Amino acid sequence: MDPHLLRTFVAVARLGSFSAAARELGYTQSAVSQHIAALEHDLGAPLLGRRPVAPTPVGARLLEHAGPLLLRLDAARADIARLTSAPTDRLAIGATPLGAAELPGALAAVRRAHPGLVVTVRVLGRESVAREVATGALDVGLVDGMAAPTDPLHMGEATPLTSARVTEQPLAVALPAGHPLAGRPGLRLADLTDAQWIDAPDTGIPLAQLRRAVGGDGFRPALRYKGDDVRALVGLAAAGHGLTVLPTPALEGMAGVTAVPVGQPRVVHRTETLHAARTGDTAAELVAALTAAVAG
Amino acid sequence: MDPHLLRTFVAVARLGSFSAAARELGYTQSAVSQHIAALEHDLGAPLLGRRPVAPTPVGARLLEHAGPLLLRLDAARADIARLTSAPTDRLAIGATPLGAAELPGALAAVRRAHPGLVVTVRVLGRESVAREVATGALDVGLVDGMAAPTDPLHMGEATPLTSARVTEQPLAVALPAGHPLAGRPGLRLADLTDAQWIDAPDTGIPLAQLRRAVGGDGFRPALRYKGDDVRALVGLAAAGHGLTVLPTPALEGMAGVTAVPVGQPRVVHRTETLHAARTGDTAAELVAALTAAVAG
DNA sequence: ATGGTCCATCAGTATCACTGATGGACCGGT
DNA sequence: ACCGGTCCATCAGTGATACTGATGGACCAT
Repeated sequence: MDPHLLRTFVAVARLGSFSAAARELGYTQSAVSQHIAALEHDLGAPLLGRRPVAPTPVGARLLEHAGPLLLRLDAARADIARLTSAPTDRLAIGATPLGAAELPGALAAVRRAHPGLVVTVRVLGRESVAREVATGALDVGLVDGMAAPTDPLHMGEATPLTSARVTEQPLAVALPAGHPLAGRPGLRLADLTDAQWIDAPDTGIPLAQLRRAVGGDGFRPALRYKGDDVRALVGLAAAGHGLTVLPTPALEGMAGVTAVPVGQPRVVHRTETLHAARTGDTAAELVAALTAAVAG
Repeated sequence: MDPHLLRTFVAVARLGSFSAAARELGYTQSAVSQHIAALEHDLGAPLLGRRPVAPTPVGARLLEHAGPLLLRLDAARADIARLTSAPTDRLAIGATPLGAAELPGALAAVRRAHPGLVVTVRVLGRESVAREVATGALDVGLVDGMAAPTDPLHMGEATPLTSARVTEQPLAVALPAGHPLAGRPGLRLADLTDAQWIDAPDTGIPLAQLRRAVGGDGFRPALRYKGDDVRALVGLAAAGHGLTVLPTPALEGMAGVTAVPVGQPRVVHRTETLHAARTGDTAAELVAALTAAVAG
């Protein structure tokens, strides 16, 4: 179970092709074939069906382990690298679309204090932010999600990252103007499990989180939105393509939708910073600015 | 950062000696020296001071990563092995000293249903139980600890194990008979931070857990008890060597001590099962018996 | 001084991890 | 049915590597 072999394995499984994985990893196809053969011999079971190339049950199980494992390995590398290399005048920030809303103010303060600082901001999905922060590609992450009041967001837990609360805001369901429920003072999520939903896993609240909060099945997506623009998502909701849950402030002033607060369960929209246990000065300042501005 | 090299590194750090690590790992001393040199070259920083052999700051950081990493790797191996190998008529159980109290009843039911079953029971510390269950050396673990009512025990989290509640019992401080506080109806832990404590990390509640629950420093150990016999620990408390916190039922009928309930903070003694996500039949039955008997 | 222990280094070798070439299986087009 | 194209498996060859065993320098206790 050499990490190299695991890496090729996940690449092959993801791409569904030995040759493509070889191209991506800079090996020959022959080498990839031998990697998989070595892994299968080592574990004593076939991991991939060939033609088409798809994981066997054992392979699927190995994939579940391999992801977190390789992530931890990269995270360890990155952590040590941070510890040994000199601090830079570079600050890479990653944020989910809704999390990014909190950034401008705090970032201004940091840039004022460090005029030469080269700042990069990227907008990504939750898991991507966590992964990139863990591997050191990002210095600070801003992620958002749904949680019980004062509870931390429940991230992947596969890597040891420090997190701190930035904001907690009420949640609302975005209903098309004129929707029968639009007049209600509040809504119970449990009553909406069978409604038409938009799944926007990288923009708003993923339906999986609603499902977990309510504890049922349901929340079947009628439409899947893959972009990360909030306005476009609200536009879809306004046109009646389905419901979506967003923090109330993000829905203010949005045309065509009525925001009805989520009454039950008691949940809030929470934004958190994410950063490595040990981090650079400017990153620490940004986190302090982000958490202080609102928590104070 | 080859796992082999990491393994050698942790062995050298633990033993404080290249030669001893070589002996333990079945390498020559030369190989161990080369392993460490390779790691240090790879990470670009010295990891171990020589003479005496002790981790540098960077090495210490690497150690923090290496432990969980290797554990996860072993856990993955074990999980796949469980998946590919045939079920056996062998059941290995590990329990902390206080957790073991819950075992006999449930185990009897399982052995009655499976007459040929070869059962092994080992008593270990919390972390050891978790580690051995993760790596497949144990099928089922029974661990105990302190937690807020209905909250799960907060284990290492480095590995993905399933846990389920077995019991929750009130906690009491064991005071020597005739102690000034022995007449009290209840005690606040916060008032006892400066008392004389016995630290019995593998038997009762480790002082670190008290410290976390109360949120202060204090709870300095006056005596450290390394055994795993509860009666001996209570004997020490009775003789006035220090205080210790134990579940009330474990203190019933113990001579020489008075059990005074812990009033604040609101915590309970909790026992949980620990097992791999996917496990054998007999292990699943034992867990069911353990959790059903009391939770029902 | 001296013998003992410890770690670093070096040369030598057996193994291993790649590449590049080849072959068989399948697939779609004509 | 044939044929070019793609895909994965296999094999021989080779350059790298991961060990061992021997040696040497540093330190320590006697």
